[in-house]
Amino acid sequence: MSANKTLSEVIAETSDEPSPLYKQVKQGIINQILHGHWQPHQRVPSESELVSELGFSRMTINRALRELSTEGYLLRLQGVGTFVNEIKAFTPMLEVSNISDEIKSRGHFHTSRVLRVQKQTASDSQAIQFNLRPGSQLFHSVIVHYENDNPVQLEDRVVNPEVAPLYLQQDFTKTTPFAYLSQLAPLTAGEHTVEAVIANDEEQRLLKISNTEACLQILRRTWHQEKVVTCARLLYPGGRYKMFGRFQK
Amino acid sequence: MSANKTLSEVIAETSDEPSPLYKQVKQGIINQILHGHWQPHQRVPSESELVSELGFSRMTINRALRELSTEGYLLRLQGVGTFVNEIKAFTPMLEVSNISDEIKSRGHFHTSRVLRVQKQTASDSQAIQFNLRPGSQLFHSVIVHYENDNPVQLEDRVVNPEVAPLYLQQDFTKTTPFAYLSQLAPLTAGEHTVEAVIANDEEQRLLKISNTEACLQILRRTWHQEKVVTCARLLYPGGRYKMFGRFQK
DNA sequence: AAGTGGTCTAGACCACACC
DNA sequence: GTGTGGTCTAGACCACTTA
Repeated sequence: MSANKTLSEVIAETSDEPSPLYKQVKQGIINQILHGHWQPHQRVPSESELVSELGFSRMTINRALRELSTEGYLLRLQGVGTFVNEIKAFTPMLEVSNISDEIKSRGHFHTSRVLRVQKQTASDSQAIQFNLRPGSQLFHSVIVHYENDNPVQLEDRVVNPEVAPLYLQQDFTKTTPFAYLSQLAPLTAGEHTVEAVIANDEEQRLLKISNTEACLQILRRTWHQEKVVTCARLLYPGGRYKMFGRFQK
Repeated sequence: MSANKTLSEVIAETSDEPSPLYKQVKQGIINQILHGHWQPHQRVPSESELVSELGFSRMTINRALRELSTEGYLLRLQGVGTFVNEIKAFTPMLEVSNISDEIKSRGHFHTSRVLRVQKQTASDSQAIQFNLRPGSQLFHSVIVHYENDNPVQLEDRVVNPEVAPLYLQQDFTKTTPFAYLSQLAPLTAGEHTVEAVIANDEEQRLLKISNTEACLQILRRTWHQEKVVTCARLLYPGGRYKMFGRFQK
């Protein structure tokens, strides 16, 4: 392929089609990393070195390095230097939106059956999850969502009353917990696990599936600022539900 | 809560703890959006307006708006203006990385058994998926991955020979197809579906699971630039595998 | 003290959209 | 033409790390 080349050579080559200088610098650095000429943990030239080497202004160099840093290619430490990061894992996104909107976007109609909306005392593990004192009160809802009268999601959700004190008084046949909580306390962080499980008898009955059908289970915990808003367990019948996601670098 | 306030008032209030000017501008704008004072599709003051209103330089304003744009809060159109974006759907990320690295990072050891590596003729649907002519040749590999001798992934992969002409000659007990293809043609885009399924008899045997165990199935198609690199079907035994993802806005 | 990245400015030229 | 965002510069001051 190609022998080792300096960054300025790489940039000089790739600038057939004119593009902003900071983009040329970014692409040149990405090439050096992808071709293995610059290895992870290795130090990259400092801003002032790149200024003299490439002849661009420091702001231009700075923008290139800063953006590559937020994109995960580089790691910058004030007073220390700039380093090549570990190779990024491929991180496709799974868009998770309001189930009601999702169903409507397919041209179907969404209904829901509220099985439970009540107060309950936090178990020890729940208290830890919510970062609350043991014995605190929590809200708990269980709802089945239907797409054209077919059950597609069993939503078992525990909610932090500090964030949504009026949760129990909502009519969840008209708005979903997701929509209500999103509007009240927009999500700022979250974590979730996705796994395949076999539903128990009651769940099979509620989702109208057999005991040979796999289910997709999502456990999700979401934050607003520093507070845990809600923990949800979402169960989808395998035969009727797929998650789809796209990713673009 | 609070009556409508101008952006400069919001910024003046929140600047108890000093932070960079561009960050103050960003946070002020985010507040205006979250409090609903600035609605989606609504036009945001232009850079020059913000320069006079806030008294910061244009580069500072520009950086704030530019970053909010890449973060999805704003939409910027050259020659037109800057607008508040739709509220972002919650898009947590599912990190998908090299299975071998993943296993090693848990302190376990990874081995693999290569069941098949061969050329085959594309079916009609495969030709469409790869955007190749019907009847084109494709490469096909089937590999079982083990974590401490327990099967954790069945990888059934079809590869575009144009991208990886030497695919059949690789030793996939030493490097994984993911690692080989990543290095050869770094991913630039991808799509995938996640669903829960029951494996067939042969798959159950290979993964050493019973017919009552659910499996997580990921179908993934990845691109390098304009070319489809590979389509993979990844099957995980439900009891031994969970996908975990974090999200931070 | 020297080198690093982090930020900020005042001014400039450009491409683009709209009138 | 006017206003918009997109980019670029030369210089500046600062906070931080390392020696």
